[in-house]
Amino acid sequence: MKRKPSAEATAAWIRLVRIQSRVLGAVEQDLKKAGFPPLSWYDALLELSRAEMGALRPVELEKQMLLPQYGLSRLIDRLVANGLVLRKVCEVDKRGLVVEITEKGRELQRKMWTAYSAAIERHVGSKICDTDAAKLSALLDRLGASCDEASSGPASSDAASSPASAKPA
Amino acid sequence: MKRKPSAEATAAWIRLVRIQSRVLGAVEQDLKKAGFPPLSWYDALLELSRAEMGALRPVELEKQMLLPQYGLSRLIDRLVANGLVLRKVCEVDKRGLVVEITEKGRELQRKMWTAYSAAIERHVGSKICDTDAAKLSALLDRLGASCDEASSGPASSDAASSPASAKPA
DNA sequence: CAGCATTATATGCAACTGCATATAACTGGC
DNA sequence: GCCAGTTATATGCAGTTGCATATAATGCTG
Repeated sequence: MKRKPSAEATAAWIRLVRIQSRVLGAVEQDLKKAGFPPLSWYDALLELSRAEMGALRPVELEKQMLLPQYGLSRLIDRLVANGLVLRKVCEVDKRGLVVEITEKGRELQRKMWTAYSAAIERHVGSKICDTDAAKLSALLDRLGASCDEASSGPASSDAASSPASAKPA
Repeated sequence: MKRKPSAEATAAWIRLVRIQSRVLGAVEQDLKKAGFPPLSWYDALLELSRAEMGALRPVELEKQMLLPQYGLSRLIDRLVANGLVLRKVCEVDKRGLVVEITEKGRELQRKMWTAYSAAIERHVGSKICDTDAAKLSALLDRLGASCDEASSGPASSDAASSPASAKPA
């Protein structure tokens, strides 16, 4: 049950890791140079801004993000500290809470999208035509299917739904 | 000069980030569960084991890896602490040094490859046929070309050479 | 409705990261 | 040969992560 991967699979794996690292690094750099916080902040703010009432339980939010539970907990700490979201008590489940985006949070999300979308265009859009981008997406999605054993990690087993990040207001 | 990315480019970007995160997480988990250190250790050991005399200057090694300079410096600390490599003085350039892999280091690299290759097969190979894997590689390589401005990041501007990680002894 | 497993969230601690900067050696110009 | 600038490597510090575990409320189950 431990067969070796083909040369093609191995090559694809290497590209996946290296190219993603390079492109993600470049995009994050662009964001930072423009004076913005990391992408994870954007992701959280975007999900919240799209949610009904601009509020979500951390549990819900976690499903959309690629952070582990404790990572999200601390991300929320920082967002709260910056006045971007509010921690409110959850009436229906007293052990939980509700995170609500503030107007300031919505503003930051919008402003970040300007820089973020430009970075995506610069580091992805400009390098590949739409047809190929679509092919790339399809191929990547193939790798998303969960495999036999329960091999977890930050984001583990969930249906291939929800686009999660990107896309403006 | 700040055009918005197409829906296709954006979708590809999202997949790239999310799928890579998931697959990389899964592979690292497999390695860890098997009692092995992180992939960066493997990468360094592999490069060294392939190098002439099993030794490289950190500067050379850095080019093959996706760590920044100080990251590599500290990775070497850990490898040394575990007896996997040796720091030797560099005769030809006294400010530098030469990192040499030990027999123990070579052994670990070989053992890790067993688990690593199995993980690649499990999380990549088994999900996609060789033809598609090759297509995926080609599409990803497209994104590797450097763009106009000097937007750095861990690994920035170098030709699309050297496979870097993976592949056994 | 008591007890026990489960879910939601937070946190102490050690390891790791990024950033800026230190140290030291090399290189070229004059 | 000396100074200015560059290259190679290391490191102090603050911020972030992962891991394990804490706290607390829920939900079964009998």
